[in-house]
Amino acid sequence: MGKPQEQRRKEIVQATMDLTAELGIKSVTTQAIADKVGIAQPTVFRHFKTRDDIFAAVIGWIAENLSKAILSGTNPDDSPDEQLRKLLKNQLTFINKHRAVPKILFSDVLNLESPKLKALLQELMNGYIKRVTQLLQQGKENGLFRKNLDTDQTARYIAALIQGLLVRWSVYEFNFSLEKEAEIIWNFLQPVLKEN
Amino acid sequence: MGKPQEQRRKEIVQATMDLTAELGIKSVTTQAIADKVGIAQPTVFRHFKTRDDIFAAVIGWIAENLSKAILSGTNPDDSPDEQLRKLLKNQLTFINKHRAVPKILFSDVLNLESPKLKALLQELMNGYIKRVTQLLQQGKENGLFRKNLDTDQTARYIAALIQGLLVRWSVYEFNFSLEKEAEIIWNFLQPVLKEN
DNA sequence: ATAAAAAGCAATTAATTACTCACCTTTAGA
DNA sequence: TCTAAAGGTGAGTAATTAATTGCTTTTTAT
Repeated sequence: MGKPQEQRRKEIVQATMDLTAELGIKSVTTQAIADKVGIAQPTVFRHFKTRDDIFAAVIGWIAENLSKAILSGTNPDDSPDEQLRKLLKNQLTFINKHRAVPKILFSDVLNLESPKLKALLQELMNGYIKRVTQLLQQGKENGLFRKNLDTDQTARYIAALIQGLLVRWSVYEFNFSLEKEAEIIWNFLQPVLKEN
Repeated sequence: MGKPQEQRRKEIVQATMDLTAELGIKSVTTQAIADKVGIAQPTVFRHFKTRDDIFAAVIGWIAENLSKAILSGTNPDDSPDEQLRKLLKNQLTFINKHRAVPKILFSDVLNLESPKLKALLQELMNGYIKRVTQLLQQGKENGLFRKNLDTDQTARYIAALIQGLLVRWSVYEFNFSLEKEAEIIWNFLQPVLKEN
């Protein structure tokens, strides 16, 4: 029943994400992945050299699709604060559909076990913070945000806030809607961003 | 060289925390703990029935000492916002000295592996949020904070913010000072809390 | 059509690791 | 002082699991 390489790789990546959301990274064994895909355990290693490589592919998938999602429906002509609002909204909507994301992104297991994966994760995180900083900077220049806003600092805190939110969401087994939370966070941030 | 029960238990808990800070939970094997304490691996099981029990004791230690630290030097006569400022400061100062804390508190490994440990962690977290909510409520009643402040929501976001900060601190290998950060976070929160 | 490459598998391996067992040594209390 | 419990150990065990091996089947390109 040999399927072509690309197809199987995608299936394995998807199965890994599903299992991670359900069980947490630690329980995602190569056997469990194989079972989910419907192949034998050694077959997994025909498509990925090591287990780490599977997770690297998962992180790659997340990086690609998360940035697509964040950009979708945004318009460079929108005001920076509208763009930032949409970024948060899109980000949380995407993650709401992919419960594995927080478990992968904020896993100390992956972070500590493999320098390669750690680097991938930090790159993704840095890109995110850079984009938020950019929007804050633009908003500042447009006079939308307060003149004395520390854009770097604020971007890091926004990232931290969302990260904390996601960890809670994942620890409490996804029992609240992330999409609703986007609006609430946005309101929470208003007094930080805007002069009055 | 038999030492009395209580002494050894403390040594084991301490060794576990040290190793967790250095290597992450996953690498803290009973063998590693034994080596650090200077005893044989089976001896660990004379003092704790299972590995999970060791981590339960660690969480107990953290819960006890973290709440002590948070309360230390606070005065019920201080204004609620001064008390809240000190709470954040004390909390971050304590954690700055105990690098294992974020790794333990926000570990999905512990959270998912053992319902018992998960319950302990959530209890600790709920107590923290409750205390912050209380202070926000008092500040609101005193007219220090804005009348329309959602104390529950804000307390959860403060917790999330700090959690995100701690995860970053731990992922970036403790390369910035948490104590300084307390002041910065406090300033960041001002516009959220206060009317103007 | 056919040979080579890719995909598949059953069986096994090698490493790790929490935990047990049988026995010895130290400590504390009657 | 003597004994029983507590603390300690070396040598296992059993379970888990990533990765390998040797072989078969399927797919693909010529």
